Amino acid sequence: MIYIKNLENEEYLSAYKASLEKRNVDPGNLHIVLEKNVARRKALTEMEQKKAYQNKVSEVIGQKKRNKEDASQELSEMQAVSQEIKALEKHAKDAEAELQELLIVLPNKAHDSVPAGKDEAANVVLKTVGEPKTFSFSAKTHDELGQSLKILDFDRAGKVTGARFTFLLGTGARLERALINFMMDTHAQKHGYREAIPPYMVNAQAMYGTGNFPKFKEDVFALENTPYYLIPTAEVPVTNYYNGEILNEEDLPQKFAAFSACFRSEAGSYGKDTKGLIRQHQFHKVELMCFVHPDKSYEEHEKLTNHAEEILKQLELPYRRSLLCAGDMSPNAAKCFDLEVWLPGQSAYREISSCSNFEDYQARRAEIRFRPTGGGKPQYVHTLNGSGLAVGRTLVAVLENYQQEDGSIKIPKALQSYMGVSEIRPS
RNA sequence: GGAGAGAUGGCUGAGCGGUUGAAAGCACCGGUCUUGAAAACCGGCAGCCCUUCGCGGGGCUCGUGAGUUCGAAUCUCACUCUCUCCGCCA
Repeated sequence: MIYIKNLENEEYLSAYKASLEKRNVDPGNLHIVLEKNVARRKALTEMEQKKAYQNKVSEVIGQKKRNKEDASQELSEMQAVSQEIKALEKHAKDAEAELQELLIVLPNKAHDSVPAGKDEAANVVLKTVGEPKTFSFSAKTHDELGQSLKILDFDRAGKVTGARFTFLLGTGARLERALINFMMDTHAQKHGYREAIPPYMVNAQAMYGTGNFPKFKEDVFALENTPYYLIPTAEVPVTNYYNGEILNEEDLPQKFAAFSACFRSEAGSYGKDTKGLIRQHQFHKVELMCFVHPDKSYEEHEKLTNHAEEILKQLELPYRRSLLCAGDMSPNAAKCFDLEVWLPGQSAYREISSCSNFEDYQARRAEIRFRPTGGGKPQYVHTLNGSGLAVGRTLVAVLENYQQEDGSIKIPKALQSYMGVSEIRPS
């Protein structure tokens, strides 16, 4: 959430307007926000003045009663005042709610280093690692490979559930597990993250905390007859782990590597990636998430992205890192790198990780602060997260990049100890 | 599913409807003493919002929301969560 007081600062306001422009968002109702804020303040002050008077007289009444004096005059006056306060209170509350409603949908201010642009065409490729793989035969897609190896079964998943689900079977299921363990071990043991397996359902408050609500409500699954939602990413439960808390500065940074299933409705993507594992309603992901000191967040953002890249390097998969333009990144983010893996089946780079710095945007919504060492007012932490990696898409990348002419799959060296075999052959 | 108990500051834990934003202890910070440390003693120590250049002033917050009252941590109702016992169950 954007801090309303920042918007009252001329310099910040114009920078924020420029950021909206970079995101290709209409800054049209920004002036309404400012007006509402003035109205809110006025209503609040009015109410508080009345209350101050009430408190004062109430104290007098208390004193008189204790001294067994007559307070009937004050009492009858206060009856009226009490009614007035009720009206003023409602007024102030409404003004506050109106402002909140506008404020909660304002996007984060993009970092200066983020390029302007409205969609992926304006993203900037920062580096490319490895060469796109070429084959002496015609490369198959992962769903062709998976079905002929009998490790992916989309048809039966369609029967049991519906479109965009799959059964992973045999060595395919084993490969998924191997990838999960490889990623979790790497992050926990080499990169110093704390392992976590969060709840796969959260309440609405958690969704607001990360900024998934109210804007992206239609993207998640709501569970009927409960106040719960299936998580679209472990980012939601893990970011809210410290919801409403004040941490100690010396406890920062707090780094989590969270494994979870993720559930996305994929509303609005009908017809996109309908084949294969690329866009499923349910997939596994290892999510890296950090609570960091504001002064360190860009440094840590770089580190976190490197940690995600490390998985791709270990698996020897060709990939590239892009800096997203303002319009292509999520409204919550101040800056975002995408990692895109090369998929021979599509002859294209596809997103496999998205590493974002949210600065204090989520921390304000979720009220996550830290107390500076040696005292002082609590400050908001910065939050970061990034996939490390999306497991299903990694499995796709392994199948497609390690396919052999006979349709078998070689297992990447880094995974062999987790798999117990060095290749997947038709059974 | 049935029965009961509870939720207060960083933690433990008091709290008759009216100087209780909240006793006390612990933790923490500063000081005295000490060669240094410990102990002891003294002092400080919640967050948010409005207002002020600043000193300061004001309001709100005792799980959440509503209600009663001139006035609620304290009374009423609803909800949430935690714990104990019984039943059922992976």
